[in-house]
This record gives sequence, structure tokens and C-alpha cells, in this order.
Amino acid sequence: MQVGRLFDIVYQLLLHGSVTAADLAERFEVSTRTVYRDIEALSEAGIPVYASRGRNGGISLIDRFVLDRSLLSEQEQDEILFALQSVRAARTGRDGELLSRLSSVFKRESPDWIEADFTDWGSGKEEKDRFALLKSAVLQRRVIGFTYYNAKGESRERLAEPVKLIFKNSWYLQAFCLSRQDYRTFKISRMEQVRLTEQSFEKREAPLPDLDEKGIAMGELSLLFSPRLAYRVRDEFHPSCISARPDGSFAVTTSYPAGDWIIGYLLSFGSGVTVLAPDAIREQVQKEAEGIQRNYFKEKT
DNA sequence: TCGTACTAGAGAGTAAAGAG
DNA sequence: CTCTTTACTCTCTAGTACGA
Repeated sequence: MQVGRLFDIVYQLLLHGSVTAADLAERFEVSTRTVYRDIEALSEAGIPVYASRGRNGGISLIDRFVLDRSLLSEQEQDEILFALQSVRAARTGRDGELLSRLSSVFKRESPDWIEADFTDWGSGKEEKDRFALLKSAVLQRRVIGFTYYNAKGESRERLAEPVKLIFKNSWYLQAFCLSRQDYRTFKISRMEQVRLTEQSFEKREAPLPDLDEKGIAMGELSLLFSPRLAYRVRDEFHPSCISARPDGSFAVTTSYPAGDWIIGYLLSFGSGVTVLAPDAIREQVQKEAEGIQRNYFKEKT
């Protein structure tokens, strides 16, 4: 007797409510007699299964028996389904099938009120493969090797013990860097030639630093946007940071994590933004703009 | 452990009888 | 003539006996 088939029979009964022995026999490619033996086994195991004869008859479970026996409250069941729904958004495995099965077990509709896609626009198979590889490295506790490009574009070969994948507007990997002998946070899009090594590792005693408490310096940024960038301003800043001016322009005051990235980000607005404060950022953007001007106008001057 | 052949129960369908 | 009731048949399905 196959235990797997017993589970699948219960799953089918939960999914469809009532199923005839002939249907189950056809599905599992066994005779109806075998199905009845399985039903008998389920009954002996305490599963409240019953059968009704005649037209529209069939084998069923006592309504809501799983829910009644479950130790989980309805809210907990919803939270589990919601968590699975979120994980499924990463599109990394058989989470969809699992979600469907658990929805049947809990006799609840899948919480299909959220759709998230953590991948970048245009990201393809390569990124998904890299993501899957990192996931298995974390779960199997295997050291990975990769080439990492820092913010300045310099590449360096690394060996690291991957600990956790984090999504904070982009995907990051928290790992113990073997060359630095410390925890580092790597942006996954900057990792190249990621590979699993044969080397496995044990969980380290040192606690994993919390990203929010890592001491990332925050600064106050005061910006002035031209009216033509209204759509980006509305998309990228919280409404409480934005104040519209009579001339149609927008003043934005926001806090930002320090780093060179902010210059590139501000330049992405082109001439549509003016940095009002702080002076240091204003000067850096100005310097970059002068560099751009030199690059494009040196032949004419 | 499984399949074939069979039995029995239950409901749907149908035709006939009866009442208004 | 129409509607309702009743009895019978058919079909579907659960369940059993027996053997490989």
C-alpha cells in the first residue's frame, strides 16, 4: 500500500469534495477495489471518510474535519497562505503547487490579492539561475565563489559563506566574506560568475548584523524638480515629502542613505532637478555635470 | 497487494392511475 | 385536460467474494 497514494486520495477529496471510487481508480491507475482498501486504511487511521451510494454518490470527507483538527487558527492559516503567495512571487520553485495544496487542506481561497515581481524589468533566465543557485547555497550551507563589482566598477574575486537573501528595493546577499573575515552585504546584480564550491560551512557564532542597524549614515536631501518630472516625483517620493509650488515645480525634502549611488541617481533626472541642500551633494553633482560638459563639448571649444 | 466479477443500495426517469 | 401520486425500471456507485 502506497502511503503517497493515501495522501493524494485525501488531497483529492479535499479538493473536489466528493469523488467516486472509479474516478480515484482511474486517476491512480489502480482498481476500484484497491481504492476501497485505501479508503478502509484511511478510515482505520482516523480520517473521517464516508461514502454514499447511488447517482451523485461518492466518497467524501466529513466537512471541515481538517480545519477542526488543525492547531492553526484561521488567521494563522491566512498568514501561511499569504507568506507562500509572497514567496511564489520570487518564482523560484514549486511554491505554486504547495500553495494550491495548502489552500485545499485549509479549505480556504488562496489569498490572491497581491502580485509582486521582485525581478528587474528585462531580467532573464541568467538572473533566475543565479538566484536559484544562491538559494541552494544558503540552504545547503555551501561556500560560493564569485566576482564582485563595487560601486566604482572595480572587480574582485570573492569567497563567501552565504547566509541570507534580502530584498530591499533590490536583491542583496548577506554573507560572511572569507577574505575580509567579516559579514558583508553584496548586491546580487553586481555578482558575476557565481559558483558553488565543494566547501561547506557551519553557522558562525557571531550574530548577523542587522541591515537597519549597520550604521548606514542618513542625510537630509532638499531638491527642486521641474514640472515635466511630475510623474517621477510622484512615483519615487512619498507624498508627505513633496510640496507643489505655484509655478508647477516640486520641492522635495527627504532622507537618504549615504553613498556614491546618490549622485548617479540625481543625474538620472538630467537637468530636471536642482539640489538645494546639502552643499556637499550639490558640489558633487556640479562636478559630475562639468565632467559631462567637458566630454561632450571639448571638440567644439 | 491487486484485479475481476458480482451484489446491493440509492436516486433519477418514466409510465400509469387517480383526483380535481 | 392538467396535476399529483405511486410503482416500476434503469443507471450509477459502493461494497464483497474469490482468486492470482
